[in-house]
Amino acid sequence: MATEEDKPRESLWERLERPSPTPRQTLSPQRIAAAAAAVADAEGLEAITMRRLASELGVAPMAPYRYVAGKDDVLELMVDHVYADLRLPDGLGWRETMRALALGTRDLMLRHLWLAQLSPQARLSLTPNRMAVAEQALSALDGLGLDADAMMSVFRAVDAYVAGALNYESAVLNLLREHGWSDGGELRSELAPQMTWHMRTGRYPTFQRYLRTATRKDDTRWQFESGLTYVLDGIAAELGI
Amino acid sequence: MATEEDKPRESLWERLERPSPTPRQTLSPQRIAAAAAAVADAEGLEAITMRRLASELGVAPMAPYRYVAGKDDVLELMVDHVYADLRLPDGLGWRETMRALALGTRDLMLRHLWLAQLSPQARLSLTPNRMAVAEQALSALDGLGLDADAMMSVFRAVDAYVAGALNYESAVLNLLREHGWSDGGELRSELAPQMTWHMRTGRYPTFQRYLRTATRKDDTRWQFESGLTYVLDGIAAELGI
DNA sequence: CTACTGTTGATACGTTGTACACACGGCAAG
DNA sequence: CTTGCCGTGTGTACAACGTATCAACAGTAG
Repeated sequence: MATEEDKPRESLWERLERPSPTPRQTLSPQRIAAAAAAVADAEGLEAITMRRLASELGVAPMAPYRYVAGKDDVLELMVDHVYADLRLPDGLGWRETMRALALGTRDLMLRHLWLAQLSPQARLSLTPNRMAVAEQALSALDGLGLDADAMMSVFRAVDAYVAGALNYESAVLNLLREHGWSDGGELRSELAPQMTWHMRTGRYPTFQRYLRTATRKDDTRWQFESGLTYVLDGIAAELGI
Repeated sequence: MATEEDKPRESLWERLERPSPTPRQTLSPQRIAAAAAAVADAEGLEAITMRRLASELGVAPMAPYRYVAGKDDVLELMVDHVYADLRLPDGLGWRETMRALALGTRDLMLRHLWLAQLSPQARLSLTPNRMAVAEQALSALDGLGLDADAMMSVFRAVDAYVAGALNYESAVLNLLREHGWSDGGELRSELAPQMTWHMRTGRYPTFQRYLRTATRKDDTRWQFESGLTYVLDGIAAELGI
């Protein structure tokens, strides 16, 4: 009698690919993902509620539950949905491919700022489109004489740097968006009182000097690229590739 | 009449440092932070609710609101609280200091897995103890002939790599904890059906080869260090320091 | 003792995720 | 054509959450 009680329920991705037996339906995982991503793009992740999503799709609040096990599934679907736009060019060398991975991921996250607001478990879930990107990246590292562990360490190092850098960059942009500010200058002037208080404690002289003398505080693209250069240079140096 | 309406309310950190006028109180930001961090350490971030926190402190649900503006403030206090444990040794060279920053941050995040579950805006908030770490790291980069932008780019590159790598590592550990699994082997055996399905599609040959031939899949410390070496090598090479 | 000010308690409201039972509608078997 | 079934969407409901509001209290100054 207990033969089916812990059947782990068909995987989300398995269901995603099999066309539904009766093609005559208003809802589908794809439609749910697209609607959710559109709402999050326009209004941020906090606008994603199951009720809002349902109303966006023109159905009752509980209707999407026929296709997802819960809100977490919706978030995974959203991640997979937008990662469909990220494809790496073939035939490039490892360094160009890693660079394309980094810049492509940055583009993606800047287009969908809510990606950075997701819990790491949602963002890092192994969705088909994310797997495809990983496969492309790994295959560009193939044939260089690296063993499997070294190949993965290269991919992971680049991916970790990108994720961390964009975590920061997106957090700043989300802060701007939530307060309706327009750019880094406005951010700093709004945060000036707090910052001034911090600085007046006199505990952060080096940091203060940075604030006074730096000239590329708002050049986020340069910041991203310079860090990326460090990572790629280090890989080349360490592995001799 | 409107002279006070948008006074931005004394900063959280300003209040934190001034001892309360009447020292005779059961609550304080410090006590709130400590209690919240203890709960999150033991039961994960999802156990942190304002009601739970209040009951932990032996007060009514709304009592903590005298000291924090809302739950977000609690999360910031928690971050600052645990970062008090992270201090970098003085007098080391830039590379040793950056290494200490990376390994110290890793220790901290592995001791407090909930740090990785926070929204980036809470985790990256400029709390006093985080500022102190940044100041120490930047001052170790001083006097090497780098301009302010280059110094910050080094700090940020290391910090971004660390954040990204630990995002991943913590996500895995949180997954283990939530399901009561014990190690990477159990993780893989539990996820085997999904993974097998992915692999059976035949779309990920390189990834599959990694799974078959890699020998350090569970050596997370080695993975972290090898990526860190790339970053530090790249910095040394690019900036000639 | 009294009045005041800053701290804690009690109650309540709106929103969220989601469990559960029902209603509909197209297709297969008769 | 009728009948039964199963996959799909609906309606209602509940517990938990963050937090607004105001009443009750205590400790100090006068």
